Amino acid sequence: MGRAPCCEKNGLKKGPWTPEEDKKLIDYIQKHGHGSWRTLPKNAGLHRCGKSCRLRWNNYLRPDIKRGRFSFEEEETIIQLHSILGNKWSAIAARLPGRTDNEIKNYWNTRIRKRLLRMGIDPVTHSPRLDLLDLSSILNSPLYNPSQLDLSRLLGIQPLVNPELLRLATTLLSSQNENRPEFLLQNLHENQLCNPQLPNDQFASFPPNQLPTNPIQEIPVCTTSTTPWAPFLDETQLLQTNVEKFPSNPTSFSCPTSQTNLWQHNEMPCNFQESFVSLPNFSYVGSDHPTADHTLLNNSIFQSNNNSSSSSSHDFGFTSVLSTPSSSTAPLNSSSTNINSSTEDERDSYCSNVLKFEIPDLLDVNEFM
DNA sequence: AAATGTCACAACCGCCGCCAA
DNA sequence: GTTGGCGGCGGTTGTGACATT
Repeated sequence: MGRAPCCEKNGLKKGPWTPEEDKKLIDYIQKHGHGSWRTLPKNAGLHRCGKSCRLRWNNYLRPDIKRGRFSFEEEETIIQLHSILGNKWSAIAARLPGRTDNEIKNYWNTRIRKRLLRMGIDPVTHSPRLDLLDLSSILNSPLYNPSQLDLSRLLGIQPLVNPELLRLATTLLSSQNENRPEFLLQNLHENQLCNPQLPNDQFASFPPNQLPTNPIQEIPVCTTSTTPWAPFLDETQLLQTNVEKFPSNPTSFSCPTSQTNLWQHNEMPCNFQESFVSLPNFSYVGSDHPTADHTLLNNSIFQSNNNSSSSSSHDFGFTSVLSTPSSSTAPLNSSSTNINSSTEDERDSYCSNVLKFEIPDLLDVNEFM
């Protein structure tokens, strides 16, 4: 019990490393290798503990470390691996050549995690949670501007939302809105042909005078599930189909039989998912980004689809990810220059808008449950 | 221009598993 | 079987940079 500290505390420097210390460490390891971390500092003439040296080397000084922004591909890989592995940062880092566990951990905690929270997705379980949504974005949504109602967007996102919570949100909102069935039906007809293959044509169905003006509205949520949403005969049928696809039990997201998911697409046995802490088996991203690279969008992870476009050059399925050799010398973002040119705002916009939707109160969810 | 808030990142801390004595 | 050394991992913190008011 009570293990002794890994190093003497007295006389050992802490805090940021100086260039001189870095040089000593680099020179020593280049000449002798790191060997025993415990004895390294003494041999290298450093007044640091071995742990500190190892951390500095592994996280910063190692020559194969890739600095700079994470590419979209890297980000996608991180999210997907996290959904499989949880906070196993070292395991995730092993799949991202040049990235350290510390860097990935920081990136997750400072960016991805917050982004998922804004999307209403629990970053721990990767499950959608309406209570994590920024409700202000809903309350401030264009419900007050009925010309921007977009039923298909609402319906496309519905599989992400627990109907019980959706009902709550509907209740909250119902007292503040007027019924505008004419707009609903109009938009239903205008938007029912939401083709994920043609993100740049997403506004084709809008008459020129009805192009969305709110940036939030510029991102249609087009589900890519195996059951195409359109064309539907009528609104009721559309809603009914959607509700039937949604598990009534908020905790029953795992392995829905009615939904072909990424895992099934990769022929993973259903019970295989239970071997992991948390697993994605629903559609995270059902939309295409109007400004982002199409390749990214077609390969957005957690797409609950099995369409041909998702199995192209970037198959981030479970098997493909895990089969990536950890010693691979080909960085995942080796061709990501253009992708990296997208701004952080665009990434934020892309993610934060995914779950921004409107809930018109005439859509009484109770009727369909 | 200054104050305040937020973000990103490097580094530390403590725990855990492995292994040898 | 027990103990202690060691490396590794994940959570957390401190701080400088940047943004906003």
